Amino acid sequence: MTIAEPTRATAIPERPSIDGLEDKWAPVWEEQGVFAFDRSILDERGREGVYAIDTPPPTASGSLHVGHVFSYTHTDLVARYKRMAGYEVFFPIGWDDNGLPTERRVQNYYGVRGDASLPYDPDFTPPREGGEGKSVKAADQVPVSRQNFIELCDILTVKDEETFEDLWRRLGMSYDWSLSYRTIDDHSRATAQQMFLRNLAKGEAYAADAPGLWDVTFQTAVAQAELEARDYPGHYHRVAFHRTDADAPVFIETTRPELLPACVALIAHPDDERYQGLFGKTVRSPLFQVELPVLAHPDAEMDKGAGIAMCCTFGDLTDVTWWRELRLPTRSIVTRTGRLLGEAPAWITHEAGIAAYEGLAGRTTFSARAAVVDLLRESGDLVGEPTPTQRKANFYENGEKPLEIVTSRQWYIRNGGRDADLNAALIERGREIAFHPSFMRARYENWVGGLNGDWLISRQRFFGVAIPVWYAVGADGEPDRDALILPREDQLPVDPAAQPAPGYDESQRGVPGGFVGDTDIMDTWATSSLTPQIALDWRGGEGDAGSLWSQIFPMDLRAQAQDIIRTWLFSTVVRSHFAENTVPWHHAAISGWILDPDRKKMGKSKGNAETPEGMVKEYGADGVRYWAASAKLGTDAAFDIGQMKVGRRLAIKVLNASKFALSFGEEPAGVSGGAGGSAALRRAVTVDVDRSMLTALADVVGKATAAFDAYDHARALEVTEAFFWTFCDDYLELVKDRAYGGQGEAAAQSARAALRIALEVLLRLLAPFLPYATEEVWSWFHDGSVHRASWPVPAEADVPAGSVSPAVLAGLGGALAGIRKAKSEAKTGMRAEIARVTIAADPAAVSGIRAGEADLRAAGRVTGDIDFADAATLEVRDAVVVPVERTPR
RNA sequence: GGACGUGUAGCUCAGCUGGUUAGAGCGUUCGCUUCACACGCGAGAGGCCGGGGGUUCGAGUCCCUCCACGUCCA
Repeated sequence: MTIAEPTRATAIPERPSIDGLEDKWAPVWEEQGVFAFDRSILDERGREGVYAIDTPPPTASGSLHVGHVFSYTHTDLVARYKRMAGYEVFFPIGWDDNGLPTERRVQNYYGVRGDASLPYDPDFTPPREGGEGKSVKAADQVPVSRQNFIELCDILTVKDEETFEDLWRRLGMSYDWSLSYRTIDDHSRATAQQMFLRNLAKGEAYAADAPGLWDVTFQTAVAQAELEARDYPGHYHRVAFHRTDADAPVFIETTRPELLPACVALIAHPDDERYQGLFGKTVRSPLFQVELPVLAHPDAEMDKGAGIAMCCTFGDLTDVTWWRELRLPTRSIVTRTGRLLGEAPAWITHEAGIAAYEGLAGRTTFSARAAVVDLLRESGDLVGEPTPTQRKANFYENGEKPLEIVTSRQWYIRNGGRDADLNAALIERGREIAFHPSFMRARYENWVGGLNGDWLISRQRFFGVAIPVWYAVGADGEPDRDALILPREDQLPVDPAAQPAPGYDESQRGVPGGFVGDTDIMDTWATSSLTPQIALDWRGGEGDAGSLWSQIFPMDLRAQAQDIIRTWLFSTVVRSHFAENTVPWHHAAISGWILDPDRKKMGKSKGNAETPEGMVKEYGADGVRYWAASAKLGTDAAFDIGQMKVGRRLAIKVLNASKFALSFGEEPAGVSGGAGGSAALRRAVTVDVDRSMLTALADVVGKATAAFDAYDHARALEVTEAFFWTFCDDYLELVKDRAYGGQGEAAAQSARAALRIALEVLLRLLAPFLPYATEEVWSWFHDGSVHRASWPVPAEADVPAGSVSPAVLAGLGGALAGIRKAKSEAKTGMRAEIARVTIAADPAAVSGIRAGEADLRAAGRVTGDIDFADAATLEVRDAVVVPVERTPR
C-alpha cells in the first residue's frame, strides 16, 4: 500500500464517464480511512455520537448472489446516511465460515471426507483441487482426519473470503474492514465458548438425552429452525392388529410400516366413539407379536385414516409427544446411520417375531419397508394394497432424505420452547425492538410462540466451534458424562478433541482415571448469535469502562433479510437476554427477497449478468445499488436489469449535469469546501427563478431526511431523484442562457450561484445511493470525500433575498413544456423559433411566468410576442412555429 | 387449516393520516444532433386501482367478504 495522497480537486474531464470509477475510488477510500470508525468520538460525544450496526456475516462457502447485494446495499445506505448526518458509524463485517455448507464445499472442492477415527497426516495432499459445483460421490472421497479436514476448510474459506471482500469493496460497501472477523477465528471461537460456559454455569445451557431430529446422510442432529417441510410421496398401508381379549382385528393406517417393530401403543382420540370400548385394553402387533396398550390422546386425528394410529419410537414428532405425555417405553430400532438394529431387540420375545425381524436387521428404512410389506402380505395382515399419498415430511434444509428421530445426548440452550415464562419474556424483548417494516415483528412472535423445544446447538460434525467440555473417565474406563471438566475463560479457545483436559496429559485420553473430550461442535448460529459480542470485543472489554463493548452495546441497528428472523435475529435476542438482560439493538431493518421474473425466489444465478460481479461490470456499482435502493425494506423485489440501467443513466446524468453547473469557472466568493454554499454565494442569488428552485430543493432535503430517519431509503431516493430530473430538464434549460451571460452579469451570477448551491446539496443527497459518481464530481471542486461531508439541511437553500414559491419554477416549466409540445407537434427541432404564442393561466401563475419571462424566451426561443390570458389551468396555444434552416457543419 | 404480506398502465413500482381530471420509470409510437449529456433531448398513446358488498357529501385509500399469488407455521 502506498502513502495516501489527499483527495484533490481535479480538472473536469472533457467527457466524464462512470466506467472505472470503482477502481479509482475504492482504493482511495481505503487508504484515507474514509469509513474507519474513529473511537475518539466516544471521548468527545459519548454513545450519542455513535451509530452501531450489526451486519450478517455471509456464509463464506456459498456464493454471494443478488439477494446479498440487495439487502447489504440497504444496510450500507443507512450507514452512509448516518455517517453524513454526523454519527461515527460502527459498521463491521464478518464471514460465517464454519458449519455444514463449508464442509460440503470442501468435500467437493478437494474430494475428501472427514473421518474422526483417522490420525492426522501432516503431509496430506488433497486428491484434487477446484471441483466447483459438482458433488463428489461418497465412494470417491478420500477419508481424512478431523484435523486435516479442518485445515482444508481453513484454506478454502480464506480464499473464498478474498473474492467476497473484493466484490463488497467494488459495490461500495462502507465497512470498516479493520473490524472484520471470521466466525471460526480464535477470537470468535473464544467468544462463543466463553458465552457457552456462562450459559452452562447459569443453567441456560444443558446436555440431555432426548429424541431429536437426525439427518442420516450427514449424521448429525438438526435444530427446529433448520427444518423444512417438503412434500414427500408415500403409501398408506392398512394393517391389522389383533385384540388380546377377543378374536377381532383393529385396523390402523400407516405410511411407515417398517417401524412396526418399534410400536409402543395404539392411540385414538378420547372422543372417538369407535374406540371407546378399546381404551385400556391391549392388542398384539402383527408379525412381531408384541402386546401393546390402546390409549387415548387428543392429538389423534379422528378424520384421518382409521382414526387410530400406531405410536412408534419414533416415526414423527407426534410420536414424541405421545411418548412423553403418556410415558411410553422407548423401543428405538432406527440407528444413526438410518439402518435398523442389527439384532432383534429385547422387547420382541415371540419366536415368530424374532424370525420376522431377522429379515429386517441392518437394512435401511427404505428396504426394510418393502420387506415388512411383503411379510404382512404373507401373513394376511395387510388389507388391500398400499394407496399412494403425498405427505409432508421434515427435511434438514440441506438434506435429501427425510429426517429420522433418534435418541441421543445433545446440548441445548433454553429459548422458551419449554418454558412459558421465558417464552413470554422473549416475545416482550421483541416488542422493545423497532422492526422496519413493523409487520415483521409478527414473524418473530409467530416463531417464538410456536417453539416446541429448546435450541439444540450441538452438531456431530468437524468444522465448527468445539463444545468446550471434557469428561472424567472412571476407573472402569467409562466416561462419566456428569463429571464435566471445564476450561478457564482465559484458556479459550480450546479444542477438547485435540487438546488434553486442563490438569491432564494427552496420554491420559480415554484411559481409566483419565479424560475424554466432547467431540461435538456448536451449530453455526450458536456463534453468529454473538456477532455484537464478537464485533465489539465483549471478551476483551467486559468490565472495562473504556472499552467499545461497555460503551456501545446495545447496538443501534440489526440489518438482515427476512428469512433469518427465526434463526439469527431470534438467537441473538436470546443470548443478549440471558447475558445482558437487554435487547441487543434498538432497530431491526428487514429486507425482502429477490424474485426472478417467474415470481419465484431467485435461485442460483444463471447468466453472467446475474452474478453480482457481472452486474457491477455491466451497469456499474452505482447502477446496481440504484436497483437495490429503489425497493423498500421488507418488500420482495424483482430482479430487474432495467432498473440497473436506469441507475447507470442517473449516475451518468449526475456527471454531465455537474460538469455544466461547474463550467462557469470559480465563483467570486470561492468554494465553500463543504456545507452547502458560502454566504457570498447565497447573497448572489437574487433572481426569482433561482430562488424558487432553491425553495423546492429545501423541501426535498426535508423530505429525504425524514424518509431516511424513518428507515425508508426508497422514498428518500424517489424524492431526490424526481427533483433532480426536473432540475435537469427544466431548470437547467431555463437558466442556461442567463448563466452564459445572456441577461447581464448580475443575473448570470445569480444563476451560477444557485447552480452551485443546488449541486452541492444534490450531490450529498445522492451520495448514499451513487457513491462513485457523486465522489467523482465532488472531487472536481472539493477536497475530502463527499461521504464525510455533512448531510444537507433545508436552511442551506435559504438566500438573503428571501424565498420564492416553488410554483414559479413549476409554472415556467409548464409553459416551457407547452412550447416544446407545439414544436414537437409541428415536427420541428427544439431550435425552431416561436414567432407568437399565447400562454393562458390563472393570474398568480401568469405573474410567476412573467417574472421568468426572459428565461422562458431564451429556453423556448420565443422571438415574437407572448400574449397572456386567463384560464383555470395552464395552457399554451396558438403558437407560431418557425423552423430554422439546418446549417451544415 | 393458521399468521403475515401482495394484487394500481404491456413490465417494475409510487400513491402519507379518505378530498380537485390516478403518478413515475422502463417498454412502445412519433419527432429532434439543442453550445452538460445520442450512455442524449422533446412529445404522444396506454389504467372498470383483483371481484362483490358496505361506511361516507366523497373510497385506489376505511370496514366486511370472496378470488389469486407469495412466504412462514401446522
